[in-house]
Amino acid sequence: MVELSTTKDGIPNQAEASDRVLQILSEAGRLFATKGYDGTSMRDIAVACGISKSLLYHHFSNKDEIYARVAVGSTLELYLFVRDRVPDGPPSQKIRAFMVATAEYFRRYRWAWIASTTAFWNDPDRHRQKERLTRRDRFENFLRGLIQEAIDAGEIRKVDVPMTGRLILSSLNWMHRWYNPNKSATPEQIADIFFDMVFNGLRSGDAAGSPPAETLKSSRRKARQTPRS
Amino acid sequence: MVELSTTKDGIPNQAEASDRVLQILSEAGRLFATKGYDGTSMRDIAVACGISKSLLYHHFSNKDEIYARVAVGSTLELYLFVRDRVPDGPPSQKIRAFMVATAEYFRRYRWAWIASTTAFWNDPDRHRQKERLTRRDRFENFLRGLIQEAIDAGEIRKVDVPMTGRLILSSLNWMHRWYNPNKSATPEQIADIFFDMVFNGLRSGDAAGSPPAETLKSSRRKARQTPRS
DNA sequence: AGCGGGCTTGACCGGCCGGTCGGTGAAAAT
DNA sequence: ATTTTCACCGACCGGCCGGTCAAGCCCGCT
Repeated sequence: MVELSTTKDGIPNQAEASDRVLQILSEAGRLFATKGYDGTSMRDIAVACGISKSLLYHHFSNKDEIYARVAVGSTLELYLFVRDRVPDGPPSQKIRAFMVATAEYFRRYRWAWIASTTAFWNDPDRHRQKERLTRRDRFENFLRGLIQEAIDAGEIRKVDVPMTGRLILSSLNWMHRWYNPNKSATPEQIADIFFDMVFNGLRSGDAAGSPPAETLKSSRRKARQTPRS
Repeated sequence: MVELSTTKDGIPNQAEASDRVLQILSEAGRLFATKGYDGTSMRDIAVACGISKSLLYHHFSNKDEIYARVAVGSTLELYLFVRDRVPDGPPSQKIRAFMVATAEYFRRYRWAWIASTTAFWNDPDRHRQKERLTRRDRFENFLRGLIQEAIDAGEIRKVDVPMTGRLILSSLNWMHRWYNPNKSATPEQIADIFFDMVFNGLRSGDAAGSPPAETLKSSRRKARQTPRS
């Protein structure tokens, strides 16, 4: 038996992989996410796993394949993951569920998520880049559909749909830069707060909509100590 | 006279630098922004400038110094740039001015902005990382102060101030990933739209606040064709 | 006991990396 | 007229990069 890594952060959709492969993907994901693709050498990955560099090439054909398994494997089913968590109901609540589900995906597959969204946002591999954009489009179109639904239902005003989608995705996509898993709210709670702010607006005056389903407990703390954006 | 680069994208705060140095900084910024720090070699920069690699070392002591001039030089005065463009008036309008000014900075110093916010978000140089965090804190604290002002003035409801700041900065910080300078709205217009959405909210029902000062002209286009987030 | 085969290794490769060095030619200073 | 200065270059360096390879180790099977 091999002694495995301490950080078994999830890499999605790797059902039939061996422990060793899962360990490599996990460590590689963490390294890609923190140091970038070019900043992570095969030696780095090998050392992090406590194995020889050659063994990496026994399980994977090259560095790119490791990255592909981490990144593509992670974004592969984001759309399905989120879609399955958006229940029937008022369109606005579907948007909220969309945001919370995306946040849950971020929490569960954090390193893979960061690795896939930061390294290679200009991917030199044309085919892979095209494939990623296709998936991203499908994901974003799904959100735009929900927004359009909410407009048609009269729940939200006639805003610019693509721009609204970008605002919502911005709030989720930027989260990895300031989120600290050891502090305060979970990603799902944060997504819920963001939905409340965007849906109901910051402006005071009218009774400002329903409060978030679950509000975070410790929102009172010194501004100095909270993580930055 | 030397034949200079075609893309003279701004690198701020380089007043007394020679043409050649400005050219190097400009090309390096563009490369760092598109291919990352590790993905950009000194040879790449030299070739992009049409000069020899040695000449880079004549003008700069090493690769890190080039990056520092690009990144630190750009974030150096973001706070001052924005502060000077936030006029007296209702706090909510100061927040809007904050967002529009940040967007203007992004438009003017696009590559430098991207290079400084993407490459090295985990900077191995501890001192420089600390300095950047300090500047980032000052910038973010300024925004939090404006939000608190707006709450105290009763213009916006009692939201979580740090979280609200993160939402606003997310919308601005993520913009470089989908903004296309050849299409539709300027960054300033986008910031204005985002402010409207966040301030007034998406929810319909009440007459939804004042429209943005300048609304973009061509918001009607096929969803397929608009850039993604 | 013998054996096949997957897991694992260390030594090694060509190439690109950031960085150095001695030198050149032309303008500026003396 | 000579020296100094300075932008600029080609050749080169040690080291790390991604990747290869032949060989050992260890296991269950016969």
